[in-house]
Amino acid sequence: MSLQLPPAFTPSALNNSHHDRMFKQEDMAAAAGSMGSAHWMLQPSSNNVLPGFPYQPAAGDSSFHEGNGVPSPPLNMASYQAHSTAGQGAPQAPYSLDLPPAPSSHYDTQPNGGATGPRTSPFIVPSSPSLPGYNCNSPGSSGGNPPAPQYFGLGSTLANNSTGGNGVASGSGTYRDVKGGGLCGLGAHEMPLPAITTGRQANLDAGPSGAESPVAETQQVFRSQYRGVSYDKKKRKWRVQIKVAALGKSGVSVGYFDTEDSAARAYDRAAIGLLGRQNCRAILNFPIEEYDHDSVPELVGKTREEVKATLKSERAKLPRRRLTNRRRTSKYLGVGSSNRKNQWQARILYHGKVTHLGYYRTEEEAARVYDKVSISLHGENAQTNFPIDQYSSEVVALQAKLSGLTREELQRALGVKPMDKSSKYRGVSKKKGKWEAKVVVNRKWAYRELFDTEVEAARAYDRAVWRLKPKEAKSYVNFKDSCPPDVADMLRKAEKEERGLAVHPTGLPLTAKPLIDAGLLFDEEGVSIKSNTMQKVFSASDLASLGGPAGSSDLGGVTSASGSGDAVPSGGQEAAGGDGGGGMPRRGSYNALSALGDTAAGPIRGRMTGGSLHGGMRSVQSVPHLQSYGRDEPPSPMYQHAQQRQYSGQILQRPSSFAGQRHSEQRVSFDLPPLGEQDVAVKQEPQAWQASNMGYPVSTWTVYKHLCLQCLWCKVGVRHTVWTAALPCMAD
DNA sequence: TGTACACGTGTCTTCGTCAG
DNA sequence: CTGACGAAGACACGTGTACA
Repeated sequence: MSLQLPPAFTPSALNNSHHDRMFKQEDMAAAAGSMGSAHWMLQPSSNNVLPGFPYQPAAGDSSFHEGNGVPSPPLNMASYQAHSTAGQGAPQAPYSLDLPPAPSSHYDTQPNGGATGPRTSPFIVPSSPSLPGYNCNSPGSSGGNPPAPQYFGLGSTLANNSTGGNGVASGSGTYRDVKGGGLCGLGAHEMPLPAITTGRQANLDAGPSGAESPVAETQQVFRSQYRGVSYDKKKRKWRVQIKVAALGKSGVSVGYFDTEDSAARAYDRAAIGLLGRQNCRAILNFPIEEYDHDSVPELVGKTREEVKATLKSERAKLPRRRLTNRRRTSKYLGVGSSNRKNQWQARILYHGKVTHLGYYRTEEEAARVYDKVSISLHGENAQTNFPIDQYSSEVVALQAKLSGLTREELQRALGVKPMDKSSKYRGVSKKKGKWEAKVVVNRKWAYRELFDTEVEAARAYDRAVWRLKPKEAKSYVNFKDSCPPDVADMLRKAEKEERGLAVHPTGLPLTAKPLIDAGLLFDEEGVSIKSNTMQKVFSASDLASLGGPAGSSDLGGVTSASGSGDAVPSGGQEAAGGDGGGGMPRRGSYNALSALGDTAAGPIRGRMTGGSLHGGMRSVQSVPHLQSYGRDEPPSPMYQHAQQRQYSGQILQRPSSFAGQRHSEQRVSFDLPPLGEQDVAVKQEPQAWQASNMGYPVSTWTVYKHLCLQCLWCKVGVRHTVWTAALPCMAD
C-alpha cells in the first residue's frame, strides 16, 4: 500500500515557511480524503493500548515502515503529484503528468527507463544502495528502483547515511542522524541533501577501501559525478549547464532536474546537439549509443542566443511538474490565472513593484496589455509575448502615453483602480464616516468593529490580532506596545515551554536515545528505562468497585472524570473512538479523580513489574497544541485535527484552567509502548492541576513518539504523538 | 566546471473596498 | 452585517550570470 499525501504536504508546502506551523482545515479534508484508505489514522485500541498506538516499532525496526500496517510513504512522485492535484478537486493543471518514456524531460523523467520505478529526487531519496534489491547504478535498466522506503524528512538522514558503497550503518533502513542530534539536525526549511544514487558515485567517493568518513559524505554529496551537473541546494534540484567554446565563457543553462541521472542525460543531449554525434563522445556522461533513438536539439553552428532559445523552446515542450497547487498557468509572460474567477490577470514589474494591470477574459488580451506596458517601459528592447513588429505602429504612441507615469497613474490609464488606502494603519479603513478595524482569520472576517477615530480603530485592530493570531501578531500590529499583558504572558509561557520541551527550533523533537543513553530517563526504582509499559490505572472494574459506572469503553483502561469544568470544547472529544457514546461517563457522572485521588491516602501504587515504568500511576495524554483552546476562541486547527484523528478518550485539557477548579478532565490510562530510538521523553515542570489534584508530588514526562510518517501537525517528516505522563516524583 | 547570488515571474494569501 | 471582488504582498521557483 502506498500512502498518498494530501496536497498540503507537497515538498513545496513543506518548505513554505509561512505555513510551517499552521494547520488548515483544507489540509485536514484533503488528508482525510486522500488517506482514508491508508489506515494511517489513529485507530481506537481495544487492549489498553492508547488509541493511536497500534504501532509499536522496536527501535531500528525498518519493517515498521512498510510491514506493520503503517502505510508506505509515497514512492512515486509522479503519481503522488497527480494524486495531489486530483485530490483537491481543483481544475487540473494543463501539464500532463504522464511523463514521456524517453528521459528527456526538463522536469525530470524516468532516467532508468523503468515504467514502474520511482523517480528519485531530493525529496524522496532512495534507500541505501546496500538495501536488498536496490539497484541504482543502471541508468538504462528497465526495472527501476524498488520503492524508496522513506519520505523525505527522514530520508534526508538516510541520505546522509547512504553514500558510498558501504551501506547504511544502522543496517536496516533505520534513520540515524549523523549530526548526532537526531532529526533536529534537519532544519524545517532545510531540505535533505541529495542522495548519491549511483554506483559510479559510490566508486568515486569511496576511498580505496570503499569506506569513507561521515565528513567526506557530507562534503561530497553535493557534487555530481557527471559532467555539467551540479546540485542546487536552494532549489533542491540538479542543475545542468553546458559550456563549450561556441557558447562563450558563461555557457548556457540546460535546465533543472530532480535526479542526477536525468540531469546528466540532458547534458548529453545538449552536447550532442552542440557538437554533433561524431564529436561529442569524449564529453558525454553515457555512451552515445544510448541516445541512438533520442531526438536531440539541432544546435550545431548556432549562436549562443540561438542555442539558448532552442533549449528554452525544448524545455517549453516538456510537461512541467509543479510542486504547488497551481490550477492553471499561462503561456504568456506577465499573465497568470485568477483563481477565483475564470479570468486572466496581467501584471508587470513596474518601477520595482509588481503592478496589477487588470483582469481579462482571455490570455491573449492580458498578454497584449503586458506587452504594451512592457514596450512603454523598455521601448524596442521590451520583452513581449507577441512579435514586437505587431506593435511597431504603437511603440511611439505607447511610450508617449504610458512612460513616465507613476504606478497608480499607469493603472488608471489601463482602467484599473489602484488600491487607495484610507488609513495609514494596518487593518483600518474608513467606512461611512467612521473607522473600521477588521481582522481576517481563515479567509473570514473574524473581527470587525467601528470606531470614531483612526487611532482607536488601529489599537482595536492590534488587540484583536493579538487575540486571534497571537503568534503572528508581532508582524502585523500597528503599535509595538499593543500586546495585552495576558497574551504576552501566554506567549512567554509558550516559548518557555517550547524550550523546556527540548524541541529543536525546527519543530522536530529531539530523539530519546541520547536521553536514555545519558541516563536521564528512569523508572521509579531508578532503573534506566529501555523498554517499559505503563500499566493502566483503573479499569472498569476498579471504577465499579469504587462506586462509579463501570466503564464499558472499548478503550479498556480509559476512564473519564468530569466535573464542573469543560475541558473538552464544545463539539469536542467525548470518547470519540470509544463506544460511540455509551460507555464513557458523561459530564458529572463520575469523578474518578476525586474518587481515586482525593479520597485515596496516597498515590495509587501500581503493580510494579520488572522493567515497567511506574505501574499503577495515573497517566494522561494531552496534546499541547490543544491546550490553548479557549471558549472565546475558534477551535484550533489542532483541535479539529484531533477530532479527525480520533484521539479516543484523550484528555483535551487546559492546565491553566485547572488550577482551583474541580476536576474536569478525562483520564486515560494506557500502556506506554516501548521507547524507540527516535522517541523522546522530556521531563516537564509539574503542572498546577497535577500538583493540586494528584495528592502527591508529581513529575511529568512527555514522551514524543516518532512515527515515520508525514506529520499533520507540524508538516515535517515525522508524526508526533505526545504523551504526558504524570508520575510520582522520582529522582527529584 | 561548479557554485552562489540576483532578479523576474507565477501562484497563493492577505488586505481593503464595496455592494447586497 | 456579511461576503465578494480586486489589488498588493509574500513566497517559491526558474534562469542568467559572476566568480572561484
